[in-house]
Amino acid sequence: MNVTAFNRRKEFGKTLASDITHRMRNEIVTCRLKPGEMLKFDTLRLSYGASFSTLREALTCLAAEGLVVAEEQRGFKVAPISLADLIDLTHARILIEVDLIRRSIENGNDDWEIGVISSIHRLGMIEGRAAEDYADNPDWKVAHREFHESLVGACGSPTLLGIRQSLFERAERYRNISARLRPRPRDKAGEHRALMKATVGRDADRARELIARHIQSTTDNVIKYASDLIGDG
Amino acid sequence: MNVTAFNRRKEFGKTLASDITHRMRNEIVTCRLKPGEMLKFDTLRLSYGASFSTLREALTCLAAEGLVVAEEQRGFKVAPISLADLIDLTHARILIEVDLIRRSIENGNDDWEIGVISSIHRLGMIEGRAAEDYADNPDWKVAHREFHESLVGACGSPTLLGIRQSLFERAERYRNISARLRPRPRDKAGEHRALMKATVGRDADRARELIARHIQSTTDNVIKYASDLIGDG
DNA sequence: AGCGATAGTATTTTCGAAAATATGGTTGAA
DNA sequence: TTCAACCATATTTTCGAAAATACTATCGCT
Repeated sequence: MNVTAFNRRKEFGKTLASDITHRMRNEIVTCRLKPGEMLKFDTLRLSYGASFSTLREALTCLAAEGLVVAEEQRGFKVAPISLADLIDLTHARILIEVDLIRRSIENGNDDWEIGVISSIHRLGMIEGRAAEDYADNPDWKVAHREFHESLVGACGSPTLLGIRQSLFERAERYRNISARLRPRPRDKAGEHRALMKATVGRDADRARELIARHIQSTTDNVIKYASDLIGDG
Repeated sequence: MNVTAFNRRKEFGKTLASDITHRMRNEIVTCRLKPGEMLKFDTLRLSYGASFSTLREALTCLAAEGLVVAEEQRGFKVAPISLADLIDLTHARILIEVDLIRRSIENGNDDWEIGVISSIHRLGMIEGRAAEDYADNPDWKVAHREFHESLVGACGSPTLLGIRQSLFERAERYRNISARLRPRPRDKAGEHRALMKATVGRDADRARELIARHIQSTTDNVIKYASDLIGDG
């Protein structure tokens, strides 16, 4: 069978557009595409080897997630970061996550509980191997995301789960900034274990308290050390 | 100046794609495009007079809002409706709206208070004119939306406001269904007045209680009278 | 100099054809 | 009859050129 221009590797999704969406999302949350940077089609066409329409579709997707902002007739740019945005985002995340973890604890069955246990175990294995600096280890990031997803996995609310996921992605850039700023490493592993224990122990009140603090603590760190680095507008 | 094929009326946004997004969103929430209906490009091209790429962008937008679902390589369809979806949606809306109205009451200044008063006044004027059946009056719908937006307008949380708006749109189809099913008209005007009074009276607890009941009541009505009409999957 | 008009350039937005993929039906062998 | 393989058709996805719009720099006037 012929290999044509249309035939190419599609790592993430089935369509090229969804593949590019994934790749671009990754470059935005790792700040390889800088906050506020203009996204010109000519440049993007070179970087991603796709046409206008395909890139446009990817950008539209990311704009809906809040990682990109579209100004009509004036193109797209990477969503800027700011202290105000971080605070707003954190509030939204805590509101939703607290509700979801409570309902997950109420509804969760055996399979859910096993999922929580195994995902924290996997996370621990990666942390054990990579010793200290697992902050920008991609494997750790995946395991970390999956652990948090497992906690709320039994909430039974597709709508809020989708929103939660999108907010989690938006927070990734701030997590990266926070990790770099922090003078001494944070005991994330301990927080995760406590969270896991409260959750599988069905102690909803404690789990809610812990997850709220867990989310808030990244924000507090950025506020403490970076209030001048990123504008507050 | 020449009128070419590109030159055309753009009612809502600056770009054709955003215009079509608006028009299609409207046709979906009014159920002129039926829940679950396949959206084929050839058909859409005729209806909206736009090209593949442009339609694709509009559909991508609506998919992000949850009014359309995309199945990769197999096209787009209008998001189906179901009792499960309505219940899920209602839960999410109450969680968010209750938080936003509380914070709006905390933060709201004089201008905000005036906005609430004037928007309910406008709503009352329309209700007075159209007598009984203002349920599918477009003017009433706009005024109704703007009244509810005014209540939460001072919350100071762009992220949650955006999510709220998207969920409000998604609920519109169920509101329409509910209105048709209801055996006797509901005293929405009374509910709105009570909500306004509690809000400008800065009685956060009462406002939260009232808005939660207000949202829940549409859902209860659908559950009561339409549990067989729309499947529960 | 200051400033609005304007021409030229850069960039985004839209289009419709062409490629890739899915769907549906038919054939032929077990 | 059943079922896999295959062709024909329907549909989606992608492309790159062309149109519309925004941006920039230059010119001419006060």
